[in-house]
Amino acid sequence: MSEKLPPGTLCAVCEDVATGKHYSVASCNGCKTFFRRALVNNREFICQGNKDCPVNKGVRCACRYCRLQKCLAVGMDKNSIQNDRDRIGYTKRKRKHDDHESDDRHHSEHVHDGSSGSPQVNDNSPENGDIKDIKIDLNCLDPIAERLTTLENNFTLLLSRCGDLHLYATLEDALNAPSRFMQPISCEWSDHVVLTSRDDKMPFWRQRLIALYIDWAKTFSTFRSLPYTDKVAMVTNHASSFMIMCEAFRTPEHAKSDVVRRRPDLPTIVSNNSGQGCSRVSTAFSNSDNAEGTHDDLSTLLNATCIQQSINKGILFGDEKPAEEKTLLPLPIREIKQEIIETPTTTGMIQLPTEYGNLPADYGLWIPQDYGHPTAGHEGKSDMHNFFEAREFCAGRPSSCNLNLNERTMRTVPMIEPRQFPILTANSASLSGITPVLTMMIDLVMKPFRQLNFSTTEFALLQAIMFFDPDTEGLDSASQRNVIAEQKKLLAVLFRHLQKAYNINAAHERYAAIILRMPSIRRAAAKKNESLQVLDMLQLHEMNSLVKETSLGVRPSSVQQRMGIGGGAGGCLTFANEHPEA
Amino acid sequence: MSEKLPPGTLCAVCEDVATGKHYSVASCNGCKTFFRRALVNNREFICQGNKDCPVNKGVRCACRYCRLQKCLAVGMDKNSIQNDRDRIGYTKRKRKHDDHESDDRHHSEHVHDGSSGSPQVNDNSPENGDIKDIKIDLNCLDPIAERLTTLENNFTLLLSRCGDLHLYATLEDALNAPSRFMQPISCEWSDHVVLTSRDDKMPFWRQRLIALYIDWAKTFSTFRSLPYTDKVAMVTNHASSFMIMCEAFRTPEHAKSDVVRRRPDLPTIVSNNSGQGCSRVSTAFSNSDNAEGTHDDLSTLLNATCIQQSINKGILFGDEKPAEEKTLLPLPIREIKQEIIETPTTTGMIQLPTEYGNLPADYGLWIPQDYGHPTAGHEGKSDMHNFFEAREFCAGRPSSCNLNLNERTMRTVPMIEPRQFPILTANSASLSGITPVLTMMIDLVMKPFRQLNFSTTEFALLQAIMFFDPDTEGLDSASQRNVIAEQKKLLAVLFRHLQKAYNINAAHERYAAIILRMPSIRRAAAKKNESLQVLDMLQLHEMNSLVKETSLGVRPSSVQQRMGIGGGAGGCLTFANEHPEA
DNA sequence: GAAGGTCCAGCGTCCACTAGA
DNA sequence: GTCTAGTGGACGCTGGACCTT
Ligand SMILES: [Zn+2]
Ligand SMILES: [Zn+2]
Ligand SMILES: [Zn+2]
Ligand SMILES: [Zn+2]
Repeated sequence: MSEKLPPGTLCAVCEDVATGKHYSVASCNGCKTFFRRALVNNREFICQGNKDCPVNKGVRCACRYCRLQKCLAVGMDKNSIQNDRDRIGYTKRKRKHDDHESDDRHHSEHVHDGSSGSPQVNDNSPENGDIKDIKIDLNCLDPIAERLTTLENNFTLLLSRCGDLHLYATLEDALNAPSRFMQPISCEWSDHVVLTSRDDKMPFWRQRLIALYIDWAKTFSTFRSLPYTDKVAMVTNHASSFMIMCEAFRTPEHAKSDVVRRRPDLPTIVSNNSGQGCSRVSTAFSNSDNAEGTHDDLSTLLNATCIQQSINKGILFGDEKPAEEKTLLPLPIREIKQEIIETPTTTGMIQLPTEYGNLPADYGLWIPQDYGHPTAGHEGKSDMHNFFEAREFCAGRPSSCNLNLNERTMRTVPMIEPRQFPILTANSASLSGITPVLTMMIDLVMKPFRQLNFSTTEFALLQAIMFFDPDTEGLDSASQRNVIAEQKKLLAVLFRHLQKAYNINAAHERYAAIILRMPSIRRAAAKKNESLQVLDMLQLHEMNSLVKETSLGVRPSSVQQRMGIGGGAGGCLTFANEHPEA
Repeated sequence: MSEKLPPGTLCAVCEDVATGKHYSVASCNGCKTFFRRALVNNREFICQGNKDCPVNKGVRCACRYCRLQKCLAVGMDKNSIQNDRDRIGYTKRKRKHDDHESDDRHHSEHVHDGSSGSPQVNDNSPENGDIKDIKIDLNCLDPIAERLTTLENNFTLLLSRCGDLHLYATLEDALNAPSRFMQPISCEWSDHVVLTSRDDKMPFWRQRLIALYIDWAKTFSTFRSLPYTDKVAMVTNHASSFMIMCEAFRTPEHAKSDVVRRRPDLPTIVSNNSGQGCSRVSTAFSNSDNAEGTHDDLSTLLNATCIQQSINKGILFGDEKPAEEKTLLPLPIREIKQEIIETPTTTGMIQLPTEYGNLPADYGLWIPQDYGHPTAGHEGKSDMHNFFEAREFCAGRPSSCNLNLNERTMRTVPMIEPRQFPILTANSASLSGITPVLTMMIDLVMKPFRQLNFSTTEFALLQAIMFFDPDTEGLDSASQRNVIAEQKKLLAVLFRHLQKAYNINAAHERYAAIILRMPSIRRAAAKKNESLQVLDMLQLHEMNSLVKETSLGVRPSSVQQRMGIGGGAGGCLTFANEHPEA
């Protein structure tokens, strides 16, 4: 209404500089606030003088009666005063005396609450994780952390023991089906590890992994409530990273060939065939013929060890778990632990090669040397598994982070020497023969994982935090908001979890270290996808076309489009039903 | 959808008079805006009562939790919210109060994040024990944080004011020369902003940026003590990310063309030519001819405004700095502030387009609206600059994170329409014409930066933390250890810094939020490199050969090799002396 | 014109501070 | 010195006015 707002106008009440129009009158902040408070609190002032006290910047506080009178006189409109509003927060400026939230907060804009109608029942805003809560929680896992930990263990259980794991034909099927983790688990740790026949050409474990990955995702309500395309985007975005992480987690430190050689007496659990697939710990030596030296022995031995030892060992929790956590493990974990104890072979240090089926390009790999090792972990030895894989093969370079500047030019990834095995003996210091993708995976993911000595809970949380990536390409903005919220929630859980086990400084350090793995994992995943693209372009299948359907970029080469540099991509999803030999 | 629009319908939420259907529900303006804001900013409210507070016109503001619940209950559709609709912002807004560009506008619509987000929640959870420490530290910046903050400001100072900045000819020269930041700064904020002639074909600012980047790196003793090849690796690894971050940081929220139009009276500082290069805030409108509408005006005006206003304003600290920090700023910062105050034009709120020189493909861009804004930041308004650039040009798609699945297939980045400018008028709702790289930059880096409302200190720390990337390719293992240590140290500084300004919960949340930007930045950087490769392959120059010398992969196409997927790459280094037109 | 978005004056809340008890 | 009612500058929120598609 009234026009303009002069530049250096003065307060109509006290002549101080006006900060704008307040209650219809140009006035300063002080008078504005004074007016509101006086009315809101229904104050009645008394003039000590003759009701004609001067009111100006210098003495405006001298007589409140007169000040209020003047406010009214100059036309301040009481109708412009609104009701109380909700409490607000501050993002800038930090409180000086923060401490105690002596609930007296909100001390009072309103003196005597005169029925201002503010429904504020308020006070003690406990919600926020206070230290108190944390202490209380100290003796029990955070429900979310607990759920994820159990989930992770069930994941491994199903992956390794579920004999009749249905492998979804398409992504759509996978997303629509109910999550297997939300139903009674159909198998137990005491069951045999699933096996795949030597002639099975399918990328056995990879298929299972992807299928379960989607089931895993579906356990998150936030995920379930996402629109279909966003689900696809999410699953696609994290797929490669998910797999890489699974591979990197629980991998033994290194092979001790002597042990391997020295224990052919181990009970051979695998009887039917020369053993493939030992759960997440599997051997790729489907062809022992071209293995060198002790490979035949290994091949046999691994069947026994990988099933009883490594699998149990790697999939399970180590014995060194911190007390709190150990005693609080959800049921499944306890069972696992028992099995460990009961298994005589758990003391072996055998390292297991891997396999994803018997594809020509697949091969087993011993993680060389002690690539990394516990450092800050609160967990004991390596209770990890070798879960490697490498689809592409080429005359790679030794691993390590030394000047691998040519990787990028190796485009075709020609699968050279498909049946060649990496050096497996103790002497094989370097990973010659290892693809650059694998190299990256080792250096960027596996090694750091070991150095951190991730606990299962931490691992599970990181998986989830990464899965709920707000920057997932193609996410609807509404969904993005949900994802942001979920991720934030999970981050808080992680931090709280760490606070239980470490002092504040160690906690934040570890917190950062864990989060900092993300860029590296994404990078390794991107590298992986980059290579996979080549393969994908040659073989488009079910999954691919499905993904194509549900995505926008419906070009013939849409698969490629989906493989953003950043996170994982749909590439690996195509493995579920792909493969020439299949 | 539903029919008609009743006459005196009431708001389904608060019973106020509805102004129409909003988000599928007849509602008032208030509820409409409230709903959008709550979701866009991902707010989480807490009911002080029992989640059944009344919601009506009178008390609708009393409990935001219940108000939002009711919005949802009556069916407001979150999917109707169009997140990134018009990034360009209004260009024709007619303001009531013309003149007097009231300085501190910009309150911003979006608050998002809520790192300390839900205010009412965190604000008071003082519990954390080290309040004492906080108080003690409150009065002094951590030495490292302080150094980095000063460094950042000096960086900007030299970048914008140093008239005789020597641009190293080769990377080697750059690495061997002493850091300019370790010598007395040769210029002051009161100096004129450096200018480049209109005919200068060199990527003026980019060159300066890179040169100073290396000087910046050399201020770290950890870096200086690294072997030469590792220095190269480090610098190379973070280069793209560094640039992207610089661009994203300090970018104005959006343009107000009317202001631009209305003030051709501004003192034209740029006299020689129609002005290019306005420090980090520059215009790309080197060709006003093919600009539509008001572009000519802009082109001219920007020369004046970008130099005096935005530059001073953006490069400098805002006035909103929190008191503590404000009074503790290192000298250079104080000077900056003075200048702000003394410069009459600094009060302008003009948003500036950008430029990196007058490359055909470069163009200016208005950052639209208030994308994000303070939420957890403890610093004031946007004191950012538009520091965009886009080398590649192509018929891009609107930005936003919505389904941009084709980006990856746009390989050749052919600089289509080299002289075409992005639509700048009000009609150009989206960033059509913007390269996918830019799109990623905006979505993954700039937008989040704003939402976080980074302080200069936080920004400086993140730069350093990312620079000391243990996973830098080609790092010697001894060096890697040093890098890890340095990074860890910096992370600790960051956390401590955050603890000073936030309570423990908000601190860890913000800590994570900051660290979580890393993957996104790397991703954007990778995308940038991907595109740059094409150009690099066409033009190899000085820097390139130098880089080749010092690196291992000495193939003809070595440049490409250096551009790992992960972090930044040497790509941009080649810009120092490149460019066809040069 | 309808519906989604942005702007910004103006209103309420916060909280550092300060006289006075 | 402690406690407390009161102040007012800084800022978060709101919603009517407007801009855009
Ligand atoms: Zn006054
Ligand atoms: Zn009086
Ligand atoms: Zn309403
Ligand atoms: Zn309520």
